[in-house]
Amino acid sequence: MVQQSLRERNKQEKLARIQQAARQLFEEKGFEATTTYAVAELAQIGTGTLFLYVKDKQELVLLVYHQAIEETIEQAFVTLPADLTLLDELVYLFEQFFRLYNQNIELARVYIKELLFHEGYRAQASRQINYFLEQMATRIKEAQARGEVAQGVDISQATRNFFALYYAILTSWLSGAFSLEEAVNPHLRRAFASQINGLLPRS
Amino acid sequence: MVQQSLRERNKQEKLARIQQAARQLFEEKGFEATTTYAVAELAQIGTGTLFLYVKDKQELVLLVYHQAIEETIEQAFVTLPADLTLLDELVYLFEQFFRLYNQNIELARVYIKELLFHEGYRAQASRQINYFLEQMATRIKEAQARGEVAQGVDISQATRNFFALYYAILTSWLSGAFSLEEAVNPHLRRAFASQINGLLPRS
DNA sequence: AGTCATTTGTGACTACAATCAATATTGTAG
DNA sequence: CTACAATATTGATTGTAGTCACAAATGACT
Repeated sequence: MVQQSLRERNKQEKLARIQQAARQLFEEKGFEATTTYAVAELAQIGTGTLFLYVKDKQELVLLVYHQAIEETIEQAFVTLPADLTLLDELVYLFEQFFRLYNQNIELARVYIKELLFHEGYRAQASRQINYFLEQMATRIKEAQARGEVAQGVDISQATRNFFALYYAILTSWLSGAFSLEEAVNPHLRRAFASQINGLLPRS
Repeated sequence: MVQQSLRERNKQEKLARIQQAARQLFEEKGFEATTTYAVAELAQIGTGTLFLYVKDKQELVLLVYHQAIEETIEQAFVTLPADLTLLDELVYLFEQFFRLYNQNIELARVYIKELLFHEGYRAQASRQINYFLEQMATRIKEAQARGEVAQGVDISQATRNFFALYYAILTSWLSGAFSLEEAVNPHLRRAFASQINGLLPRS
């Protein structure tokens, strides 16, 4: 049992209430229409207190998604079907994020946008992303072991490339360029296939 | 000579004054510290009038960069050295954008962030991006003609992949992950090389 | 030129994110 | 238990982006 001071416990409870209040209001009324005053009220804290816990209104969205992203990453690997090709594995893994963001596209836009250059949260977010990348790298190494991938390949570079391709398609999709199904199926799959195949002639 | 009404001329002059005023103030004081009131004053218009020309303060940044991006794209292809390998050509082309954004990194961050999901400006911006992608595709086809690239390859898919890789490295760089030189040289080059080489074993 | 309709411009006003000086709560040492 | 320091909380206040009811400018038509 971890010894925890009253202060520590109060702080954690407040943060939890803030996260819960923000989630609820964003769901009900959307990000724009939710005021920080309303979040503070629902979380039963003063308007000023809110900003001791988050740097700005946008950070509330990061707070809301943090948990969901954690769960999505975990579930993605747990439910990953066996015996897929590398391409199918990668498509499956990233598809889970599309499904998460599909639950509330307006909010997902705010999240992706704020995540880009947000100071305070970048550390936490990149911890999650790095964990995901490492897990992916493991899968690619397995594909290498069974001969799907060449020996000399820089795995961590390839991993980052796959993530970059996913990210570009995610943002196009969130901009309304195409449907969820299209995003995953022709677009993500083709982009990954192109990365896997490369451009060189088969000498 | 295009016949132009007085209305049309007034509007264009005002827009030009707004663009100029915004650029000057963003340079001098940065984005945050510049008020829309100050922009309106310098452009010699009412505070309300500003918002007939741009939807919000962020759109001023898009306005400021629009011209610069146009010129950067044009210059990139004009100054592209002859007889480079495909990889060197691509690195050269994208490097020009890094140099543009390097002139004012804070402002570049705002630009890249706002561009993501901005309604009104997406059309204009994607016109520019599509033009750039087409020019790139032409270069890749030339590489294909000289045997650097395999015949069956989906060129427009590959083109979009290169852009996605550039974009990911651009945003990492703007987040302060590494220096300008590092961004272009190890990072962009390696990412592009990985896309060109692919992952498959050379049978 | 004079009348009217349509487009463009204006700045006082509103709403709200974020701040900060004042207050309350919790921890600690005697 | 008391006194005091350290930390956390508060809501009135502020600065500013963006709105809107009204005013001015422009163009079209007779």
